Amino acid sequence: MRPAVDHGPAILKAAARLFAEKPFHLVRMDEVAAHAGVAKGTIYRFYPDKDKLHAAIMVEWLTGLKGELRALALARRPAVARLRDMVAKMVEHHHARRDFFEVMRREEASCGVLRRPEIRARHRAIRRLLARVIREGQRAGELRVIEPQRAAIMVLGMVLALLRFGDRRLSGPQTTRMALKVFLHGLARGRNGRGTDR
Amino acid sequence: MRPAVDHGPAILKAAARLFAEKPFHLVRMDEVAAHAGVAKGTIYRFYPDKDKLHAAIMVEWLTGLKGELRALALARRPAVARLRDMVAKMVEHHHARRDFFEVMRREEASCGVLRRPEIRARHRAIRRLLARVIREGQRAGELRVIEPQRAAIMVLGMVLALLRFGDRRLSGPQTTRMALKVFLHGLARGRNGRGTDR
Amino acid sequence: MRPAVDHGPAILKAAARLFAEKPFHLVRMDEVAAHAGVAKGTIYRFYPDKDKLHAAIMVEWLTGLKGELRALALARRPAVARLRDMVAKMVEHHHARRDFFEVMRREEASCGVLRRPEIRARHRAIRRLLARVIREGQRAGELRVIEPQRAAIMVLGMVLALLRFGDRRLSGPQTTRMALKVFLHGLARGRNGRGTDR
Amino acid sequence: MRPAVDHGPAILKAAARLFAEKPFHLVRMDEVAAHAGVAKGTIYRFYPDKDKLHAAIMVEWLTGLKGELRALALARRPAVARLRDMVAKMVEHHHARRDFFEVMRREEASCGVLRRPEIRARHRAIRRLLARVIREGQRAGELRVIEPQRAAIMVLGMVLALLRFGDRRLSGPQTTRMALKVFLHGLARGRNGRGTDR
DNA sequence: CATGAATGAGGATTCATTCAT
DNA sequence: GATGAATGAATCCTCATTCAT
Repeated sequence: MRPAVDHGPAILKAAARLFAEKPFHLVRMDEVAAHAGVAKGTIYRFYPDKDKLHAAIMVEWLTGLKGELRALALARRPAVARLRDMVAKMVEHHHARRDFFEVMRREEASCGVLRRPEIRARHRAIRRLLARVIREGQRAGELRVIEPQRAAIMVLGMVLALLRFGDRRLSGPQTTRMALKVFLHGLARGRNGRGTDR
Repeated sequence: MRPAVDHGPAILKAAARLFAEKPFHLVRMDEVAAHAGVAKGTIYRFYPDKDKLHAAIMVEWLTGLKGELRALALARRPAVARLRDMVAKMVEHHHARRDFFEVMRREEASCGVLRRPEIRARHRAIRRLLARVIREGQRAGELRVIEPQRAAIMVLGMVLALLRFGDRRLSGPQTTRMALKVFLHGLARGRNGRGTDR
Repeated sequence: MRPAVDHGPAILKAAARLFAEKPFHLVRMDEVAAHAGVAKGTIYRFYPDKDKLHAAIMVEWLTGLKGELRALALARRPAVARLRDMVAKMVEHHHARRDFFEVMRREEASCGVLRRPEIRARHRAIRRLLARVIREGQRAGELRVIEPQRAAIMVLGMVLALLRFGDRRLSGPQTTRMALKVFLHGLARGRNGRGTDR
Repeated sequence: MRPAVDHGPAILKAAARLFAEKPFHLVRMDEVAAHAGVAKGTIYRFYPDKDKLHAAIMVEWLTGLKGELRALALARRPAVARLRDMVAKMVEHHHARRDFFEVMRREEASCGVLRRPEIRARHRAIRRLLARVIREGQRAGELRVIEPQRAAIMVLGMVLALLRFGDRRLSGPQTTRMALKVFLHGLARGRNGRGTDR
């Protein structure tokens, strides 16, 4: 028998690349195979069909991210600091595995995919981790009180939008800083809702 | 001869409904025709192909929204008030034409579609309108200085995320208020989040 | 829209021809389409898949045959005469629609197909018609008493085998006569095989 | 070195089992290997391809049966007795190696397979053995004169049909007796179909 | 103009067969 | 000899698009 190299990751990577650059229906299994350097049939030994392959990309990404975010969310640090770490981690993940991120971001918007329970659950888990940190920040008096789930949704929305449309010249840390600045302090001048700004 | 009913809108509406509820490749032209109450061939008299039909949904929505936002953006009011109006208008559009909005939101995330110049241009136009109001707010001292394009992206991201994941019990005005609150004032407590903080 | 010619029969005929000449897995849908003079897609408007197309051939044949046999089985004639008519009809059907017959005969042998209830039922119906006539012949004293279902199976087996392997020089009526001769009188010489019989 | 177990028979048996229960194109080589307890590659050391494996089942069966029938056909007994023995042997073979028999019976009906000369020849050999005994019976005055090849075909058809459709409660000897009774004496009542015959 | 039957290119998936270990 | 991972040709079926009526 053959050496038993695990082609799974190579296939996933090739698929992520292609799914990131075009819509699902324009990605051909032939292409994925060619990019992964395996025969078409081999893909099916690892992923039962095109749909599962697509989902696997997101599961892979979300699983990794969730693990890292969990560690950060549970750290013994002030909530705001943890929030910063989490956002930084998301941005970093974006840079490290841009294709996986891209697929996720695209499909996060797509209802079809969120119907998959394995994705939905992981997605929700991430929102919950954020919400939890926000809630703790509120209890500690670090953050103003806004329904935490919704606050989590907003910060996620901001970060993802920035990563998508923010121009390329913006470094990762800059992106993180900018998102947090707005999220934490808002744009308003003046009494900033209260207090003199200085 | 027949009065020649214009089937265009009915087709567009049916298509929006279907594209909103499933991914592009799962929407069948047969289905669209059936939902629109016309024969399949008729669709092609109005939209040259499936892709164009899909794009037309977004063009339609963006065109309408852009027009309304432009009016609000140019109004003689303080920038913050105009911002509020624009966000409110987006939320309202979401409620009024949920399917069109949904298709747009989904595809806004999708690179494939933004390659279409007609969409890309309208999309950018909306970001620019927001950026312009933000810039004016900054000049007027109403808003803190952050690169306005990026600020626009962030507020859009927040609003869209809220509309997508925010729970159903949140009314339109509440959504608007919440998004603006965070966007303008942020979540940080204390002297505007920086200051001495102690 | 197109003239609405019913392509169903042409497709069925072409398919029968091909399924008669080679095993299921060697018949290509392309081939069927070409022989039927339609595009591949058209086949699927009439028969949902290859399997159903295959089954339809047998259903068609059995339905026709069953109808004709029923009429003969219920006629007001002596049982033996009706038996003769029925066998003659089967032989005639074989000659008239040799391909359909061939497919049926082949698949009659195949367990896979008899699992289909629509085929199984028609098949059984034919056996029952024969069995019924045999039973009536037994009651009328025309035929000796043997479990009628089994007798029906045997006469069918004989006829089908003859049609399959009997040489081509044997005409239809000759085939009928020969099968009935053996079925009715057997091959044994002498006192009817045993006893004085009277 | 290894004693080199001969996997051939195990493979053949497993294949017979599967080919007996479903059509050729639904039997997977994987399955055969699994049932035979060998790796897929091993099958190919014994049988060059799927088709040959399939044929080998029938060759195996026919070869064994032919040998036994030949002995019975050449025995120094009255033709009718030999006929009885031969039918009994076929029925017995059916019970002993049901799967092999089943494959044969199925494919006996299938033209595709009879094109194989090795099968065709053995098949014909069996018909000839039967025909030969029948001819001898006719010469000895034990049997009425009917073209012996055709008579052989008919008795085979009857027996196979009975084995296929006859109900399970019928024992082997009962099946033999019933087939021979009909074949030898027919179903007709009265003067054995002729009485004085003149 | 509208229709919807027909088309056939296109693509996902299967599975017999090979061959490096 | 045995293994079973890898291969990729082969084939079913779909569905956007066309066009005769």
